Amino acid sequence: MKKIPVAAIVGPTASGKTALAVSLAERFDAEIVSADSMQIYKGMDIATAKPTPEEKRGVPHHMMDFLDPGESYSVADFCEDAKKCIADIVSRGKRVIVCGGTGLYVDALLKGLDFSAVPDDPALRETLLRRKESEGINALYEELRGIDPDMASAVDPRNEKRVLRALEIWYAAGEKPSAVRARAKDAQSGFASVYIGLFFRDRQVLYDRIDRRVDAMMANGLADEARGFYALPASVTAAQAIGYKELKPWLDGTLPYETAVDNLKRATRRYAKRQITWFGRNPDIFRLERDALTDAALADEACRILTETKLFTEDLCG
RNA sequence: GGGAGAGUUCCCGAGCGGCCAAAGGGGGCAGACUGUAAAUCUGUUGUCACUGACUUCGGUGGUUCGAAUCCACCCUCUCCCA
Repeated sequence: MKKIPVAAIVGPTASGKTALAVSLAERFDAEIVSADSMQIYKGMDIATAKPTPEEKRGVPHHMMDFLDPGESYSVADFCEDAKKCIADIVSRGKRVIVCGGTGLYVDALLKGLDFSAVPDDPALRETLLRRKESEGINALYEELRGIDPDMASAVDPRNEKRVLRALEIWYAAGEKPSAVRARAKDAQSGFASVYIGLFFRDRQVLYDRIDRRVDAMMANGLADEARGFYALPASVTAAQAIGYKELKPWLDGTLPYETAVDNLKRATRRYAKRQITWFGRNPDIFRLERDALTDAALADEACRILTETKLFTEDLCG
């Protein structure tokens, strides 16, 4: 089976992924598939820096703005939905550009990690959560070690989410989590991908961009969006979004405005750092130094990479 | 002018004679990551020739085998009485 060529634009938040992706989409007649765990939600526009119609410049964006914040979502859901989405784009004779900062989503989709084997089980998860409350996480970790020493050694005992998920796999699938994991890794990807990563020679440049973007978000009404967000029930997934929870103490009157905004900037910087770490360890990424290139030069470079790697054979550059 | 108290490593803050390069928290930096991932977790954070040495706890002297810890004076700050 022939693999579907997919270009991936990755990088930390506020690095300019969206603009580059749109520019490339125009040059290659492509459509964009977002790989962002928060932009999937409707109404969470300012906080997630969702592209405006002007920024999209008519290029179709998928996997964005389609889910109610009350709904939970996961990597597995994303892979399933994104695959269908890509198949549809390809069937219409268009190319595909995946663009997003959620590293796990991008890799799971393009590298073909298979999550289908063990679906999540809310009841089981609830049971494990209760056991954690009563028995303590250490007891559960010891149990995991008895069941699957390999998995236990790969999971930090203090990382409750991971310990719980490993046990969840065991009880749901009746198979060692380490085995499930190995199988998932071997799964074949149906995509031939080329990653282009946006990095910064000078970290401070990125941090300054983040500060400015947060200020702009506040000017554009992020506070109102946050009030609206808290007026309705939100899923655990949506509630994790950076932008609302940092502003909450100020909205509640327990923290000064300036402090809340500073906290928001800091949370965003830390998020960016985690993204840099994630993408930084991927040796297959073609790195572009965002702060050393103009927008036009950046697009040209990316275009060059996509044609030279023969991912997109038809040269539309220039 | 008189009285009480405080000055500690990037910040807050513990320490009150040796076990102190100095608890804890914050922040920074680095890392991990396979179904909540904008989440979760870890390590590190005086310098160096790093199982050792050196510099540091407002300043200068002093007491002591030994001081961030005790004494004297000085500087700065807070507070109370004038």
